[in-house]
Amino acid sequence: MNNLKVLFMGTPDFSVPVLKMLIDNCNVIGVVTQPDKPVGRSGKISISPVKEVALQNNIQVLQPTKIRKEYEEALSLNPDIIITCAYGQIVPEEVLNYPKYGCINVHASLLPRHRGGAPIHRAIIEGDKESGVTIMHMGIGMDDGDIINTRVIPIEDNDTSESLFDKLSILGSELLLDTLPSIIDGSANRVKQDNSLATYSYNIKPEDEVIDFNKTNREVYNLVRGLNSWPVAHTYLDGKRVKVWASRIGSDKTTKPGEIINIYKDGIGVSTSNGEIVLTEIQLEGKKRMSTEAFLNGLQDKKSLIGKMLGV
RNA sequence: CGCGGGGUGGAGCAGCUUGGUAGCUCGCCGGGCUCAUAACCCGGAGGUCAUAGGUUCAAAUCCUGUCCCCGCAA
Repeated sequence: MNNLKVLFMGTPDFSVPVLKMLIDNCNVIGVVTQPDKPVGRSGKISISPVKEVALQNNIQVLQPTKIRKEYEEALSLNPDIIITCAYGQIVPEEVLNYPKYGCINVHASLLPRHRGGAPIHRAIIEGDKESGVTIMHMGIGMDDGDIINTRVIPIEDNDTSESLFDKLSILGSELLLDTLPSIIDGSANRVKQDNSLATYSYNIKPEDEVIDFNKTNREVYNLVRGLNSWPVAHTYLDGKRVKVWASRIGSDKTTKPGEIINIYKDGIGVSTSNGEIVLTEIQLEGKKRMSTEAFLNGLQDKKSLIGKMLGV
């Protein structure tokens, strides 16, 4: 496997363990990743985590704006196999058909559930009890290729998308390492997906980040942890945006959904449709994230919060 | 130069408009009450008010430059 010529395509932190595993075990001849982009207030140019690793290992980096059109250079490297993992672009058929061992994708869900770009976030938001990674052949459609191997992991009640990200990215690299030999010797499984069971987990949209207190406290809890540590759920207090980094399920008491009904030492109790959600870590505009306890310490009159409506 | 908020004891804030002995809620240390406590009472330590310069008898507070943090937008 040491001389297997691998072309890797990936972008975020999630892809890094997979890339590192490939570097340790194969001959990575090139990396394709998203173009550098200016980010933040300063407008500094940031490079993707995958590019950073590639540069450290003196691996050639390709950053086509549209791989759909600009794939000739990638194919000219003459890879035996292409491994993709959260690359961020649709790969054209010309590329899929090129390598003799095909194009293999590492996906962060148990397909056919959670096809798309935000499988980890939505698994938690939707309250899934388990998740996992899938190694698959890439198909024409989105995440609809034949499945080679999967590995399951439970989603703990206190998991956040960040903690699950970490677990799944390690799991993905391990499973790929275990599966790769069978792909090369042709003994690997190849199971078609049952499209009738497919669900889609598209990228998180801005409106998905707003907390709806008309849902249950469990649903709000899942949204908060599902969007931590990025992009973070938020609501509004006195017309100002408040990010909610962490929460806990409170009592069964309800009034109007969104109304602040309790002030605890560790948080602010808000009514949902079926009970109370206690916001325990928040961030106001222009401020750093802080425990709600700290926020309350800075208030002159904590009790004045009671009765206020969140979300407006 | 995209818009905006902010840097005050370990944490979160007030004070700045109308310059003049550093305040509040916590935490921490010591003591007390209590079967007990995250509760309550008493006492204590801890701050060159981001930084450099300017105005002034006097600057956290007014003026100018610099550094850093954060929200939005891209």
